[in-house]
Amino acid sequence: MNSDLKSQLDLSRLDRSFYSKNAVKLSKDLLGKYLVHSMDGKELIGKIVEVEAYMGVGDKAAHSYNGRRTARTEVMYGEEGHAYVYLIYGMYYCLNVVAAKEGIAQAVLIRALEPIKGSEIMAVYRYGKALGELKKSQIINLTNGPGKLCKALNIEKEYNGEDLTGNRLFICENRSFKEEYDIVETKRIGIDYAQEAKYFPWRFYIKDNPYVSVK
DNA sequence: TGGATGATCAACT
DNA sequence: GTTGATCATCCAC
Repeated sequence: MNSDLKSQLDLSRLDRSFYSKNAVKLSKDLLGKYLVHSMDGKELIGKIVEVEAYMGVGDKAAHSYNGRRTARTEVMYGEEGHAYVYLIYGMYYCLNVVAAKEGIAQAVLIRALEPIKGSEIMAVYRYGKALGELKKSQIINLTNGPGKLCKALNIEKEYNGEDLTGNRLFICENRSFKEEYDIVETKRIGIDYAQEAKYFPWRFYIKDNPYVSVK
């Protein structure tokens, strides 16, 4: 983050219609947008730099593959533009954005953020230390992975189902300038069990951004 | 710089 | 009882 960027922030919340598309399209559209967690008047903001699409019934990597519908996956079947937050490996939370119309269980996993505002607070949630106490490697590691960014932004189970067009956790675009970047399309991460689906090019990231989790 | 491993729990078999 | 949309740590090279 630098002060020039901060002074240029002019955030405009995305409305429901933005999310009414399939997860691959939504993935690409989410790159470069700003995820905001507003808590106690303080804002934690990260730019979305890496995402993955999970395409539902036909996608062997998706929790909703073959129409699987459980308490955990239920929000993916609901209204688009809500958060799907789940516990992974008993240790970390992952944040997804529910895509497509109600009844179609697709989602976009947010895999990495570039910290834009509130890094001092993120450092405390993530490492229990002040930002100035962190090593250089720890600063890059604040938000460069799906579990890491949830810890840094204090996103936990209570945010499952949260309406991302609301006031607590939401996604914005920056109206002040149009950013230029290339999008890299490649394989998703951590889905070796998913047979042919493991090769689908449904991970997208902003080329050359240092906060991308895996190049 | 990269491979192996353990943490820890909900979903599923 | 096994596995997983992860991560930090340890150890070899």
